[in-house]
Amino acid sequence: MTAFLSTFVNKVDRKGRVSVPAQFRAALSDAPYQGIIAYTSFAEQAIDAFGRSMLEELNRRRLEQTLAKGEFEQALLGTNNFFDTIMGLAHELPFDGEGRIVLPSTLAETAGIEDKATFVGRGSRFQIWAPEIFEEHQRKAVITLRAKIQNSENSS
Amino acid sequence: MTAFLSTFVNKVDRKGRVSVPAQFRAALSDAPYQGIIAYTSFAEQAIDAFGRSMLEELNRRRLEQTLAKGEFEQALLGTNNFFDTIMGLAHELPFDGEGRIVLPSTLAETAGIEDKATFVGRGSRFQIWAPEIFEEHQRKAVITLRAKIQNSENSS
DNA sequence: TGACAGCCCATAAAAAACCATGATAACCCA
DNA sequence: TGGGTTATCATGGTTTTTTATGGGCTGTCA
Repeated sequence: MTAFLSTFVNKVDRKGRVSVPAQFRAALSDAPYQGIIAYTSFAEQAIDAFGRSMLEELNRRRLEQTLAKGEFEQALLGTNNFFDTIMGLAHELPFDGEGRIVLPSTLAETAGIEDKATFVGRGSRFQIWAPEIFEEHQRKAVITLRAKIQNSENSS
Repeated sequence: MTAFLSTFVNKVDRKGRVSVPAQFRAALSDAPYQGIIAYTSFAEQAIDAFGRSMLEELNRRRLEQTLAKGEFEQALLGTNNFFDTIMGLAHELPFDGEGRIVLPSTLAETAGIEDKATFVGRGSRFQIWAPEIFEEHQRKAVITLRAKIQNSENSS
């Protein structure tokens, strides 16, 4: 399996540890580094995450691009862009022997996560939510979708 | 390539020493030289830094580019450009036995660093900031990015 | 001689590795 | 197909290791 699918709710223990769903771990198993990259989502009250291979690919492409263009100044200067900002915000979260990660308190707090966390597959990446917030978000998303479908049916 | 990511705040002791975060040291561990290259950022009130391998890579590419253009004289003589200026300003900062560096006072002063320093991963390089200045910068960067994402969502 | 860089050692706190267990899901064989 | 067995998983706690941080000691070079 290469994609992250489905939704899982896991417990966060006293030390801030959570098991990453086995299915998600399986999707990452080909990478040499066993763990994930995570940062606070810009769009939602949640944590965005993906495998390290994804990160390295981004990083490599970005560097290649800047250097190829001869934009040395870019490679050495400004940080006011998407990529650099995410790099500063991202956390590297390795698995322990049991496939758990430790949720950094800053990430957990901004996402509103306390004793439980919902893992949501989003294809090439996934998200971690506070269960109540996710359910509410999901509920609204369904309503919105339904409305859109209604509209397109009426207009056609 | 291993990337620098995330943010760490470390203490600067009386002798001007700071621990380089273990994760950053790990990202540099393959290089024979144990230490970093650092210089005052031109774009921000911070210190820019990276490993020696990165420096050599930049140098190599830059030379290639200059030669490709046929600017041989530039390759040997020119010092009046951005890149050469940085090379002149850069400091080589070796690790001590515990993975610390000594911040040169000129760098620390221009960055406004006193008793604490914030290490910020930027992918292929990293920065060192005064904590208060960084937080303000980060706050603004996040707001800008969030606005950009909102816009792109609305327009789609 | 006196500031300073390079070492070495010590320590508290945080992180990583390790081991144990109940529950569930997959499997196997009659 | 059903019942028992095994493997996997999520979860909890304990022990060991790593880190960040502080201080001291020695040589060196101006």
